[in-house]
Amino acid sequence: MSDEHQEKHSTLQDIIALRKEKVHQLREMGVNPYPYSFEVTHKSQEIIDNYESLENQEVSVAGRMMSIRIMGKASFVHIMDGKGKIQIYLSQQDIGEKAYAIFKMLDIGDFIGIKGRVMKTRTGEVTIKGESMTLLCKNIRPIPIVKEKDGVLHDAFRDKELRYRKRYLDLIVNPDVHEIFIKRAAILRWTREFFDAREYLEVETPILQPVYGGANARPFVTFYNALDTNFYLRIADELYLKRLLVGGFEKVYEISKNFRNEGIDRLHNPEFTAIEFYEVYVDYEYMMDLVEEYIQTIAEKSGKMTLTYEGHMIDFSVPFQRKAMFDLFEEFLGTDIREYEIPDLQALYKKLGRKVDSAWNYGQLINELFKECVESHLIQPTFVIDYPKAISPLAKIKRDGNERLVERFELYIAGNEYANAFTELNDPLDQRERLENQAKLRELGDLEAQVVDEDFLQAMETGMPPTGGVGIGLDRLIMLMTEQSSIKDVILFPAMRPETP
RNA sequence: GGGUGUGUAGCUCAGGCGGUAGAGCAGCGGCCUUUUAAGCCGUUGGUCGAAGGUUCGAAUCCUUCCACACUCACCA
Repeated sequence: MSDEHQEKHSTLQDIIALRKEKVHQLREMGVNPYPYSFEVTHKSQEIIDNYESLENQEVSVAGRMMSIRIMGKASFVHIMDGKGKIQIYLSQQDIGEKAYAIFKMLDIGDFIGIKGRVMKTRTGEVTIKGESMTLLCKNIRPIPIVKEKDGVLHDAFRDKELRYRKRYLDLIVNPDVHEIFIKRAAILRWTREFFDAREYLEVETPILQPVYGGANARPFVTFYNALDTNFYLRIADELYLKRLLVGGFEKVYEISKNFRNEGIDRLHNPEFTAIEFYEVYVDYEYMMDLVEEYIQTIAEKSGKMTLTYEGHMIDFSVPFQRKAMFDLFEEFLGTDIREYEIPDLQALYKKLGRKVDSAWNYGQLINELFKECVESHLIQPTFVIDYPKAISPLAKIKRDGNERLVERFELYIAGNEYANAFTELNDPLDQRERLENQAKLRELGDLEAQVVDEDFLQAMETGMPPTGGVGIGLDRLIMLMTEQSSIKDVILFPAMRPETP
């Protein structure tokens, strides 16, 4: 900058205006603020890790400037690349007067490329002694400045709303956030490896569905102009995966984004990622073994065979417990409610001093009771098995002849549900009856009851072999493995109310 | 939807017995060739979430609204 008058403002808008002016000035000086490419030979972390062999070698690095310390004719900056940070030393003597003048026009947040030689400063920090500097991207909108000393962050960027709304800033400034999403990607990769290795076929089924099904939830509705009809964003992919088994595939899985038009909280995001997998000729016992193996594989690869989650020590290394739902009721209620009907359950609610909605059906009463009285006790990985038929319209009746129960399990860890699975119902007559019962519940006001999918029923009539099937909430599994207590912290762009200025 | 809390400069936060705002960092102008929360001197910057109300006077008190966080409910 020349003999310009002193700028007197520093609101955000002023800073942006000033930086736009710098872009203009740089262009006039023959510097392209937005060039096309830059040759990188090393990542920051590689240089730090391999200092001995790289000392005094020429390297070329690129990254975003995260701090600048100008001391007259020499300066230190830290740049951050995808693998970490490294310090750069730049002096007017080494890079020349013009380049140094350009450097002094730059700001924290700019991307630069550096060619130079690896050295250590007198305090021992691995540093690149720059021999040339290239501006790679001029920042216009300033980033939060976070400083750190002895591992303690100062002025950390912690405002959760801003972090979620402006995730790119969160990622720039909070390196541990990077780690979570790298771990997320790894877990998804290990998941695919696990099923691919077992000859499961990865498939993709419709996200826009003319009839939604496969779970109890309210959907998002959208209007399809060309077909002049409503479509639904899927709440689950179950009914489509089963059609594929009818079609002759024997093992399929899909990692599916599902959408449920419900509340947002620590454990729920309206769009979330689940895996469902189905294998023919096996039952829920087999699937329990497979799920256990899967969870243990992910835990092992994550280096978390034991971990602390929500204050609980969780141990994945021992065999998971398997407990029947009504045994658990007996254990935690002290009452055998196997034969209870609606009035008995209502009486029990009263006795327990719990609020009860007189409109609740059997399934709702059982679900509530389980959530209230049992769930929070299930800390170590536990398969809850043998659910009432009334709350499991897609599961097969117990083979022992007990018509009230189905072959179903859910996996609980740290009081939360992680998996839901059945010996899949493949009797087309029974399936039709159960979905029709669900439809009746809908008419009675249960907005989450399932709807009848006629094409699905026709597929069942065509014949689906005996099958075991499982759904697992992957976001929650990722939360567990990264020890995060909010689903928002494992979803890059969690759902937020749109900003209204 | 209920409860609790938060919302003040770009970021992190003070202030809050009512007298229309402060700090650090960032920014801007200087000095500075091994610094690292660099330092030193100087300096700009705010419709105190929004709208009403009480008052001579509101960031501060009251009401409503908005957003977010935590939590309960809902959601297997």
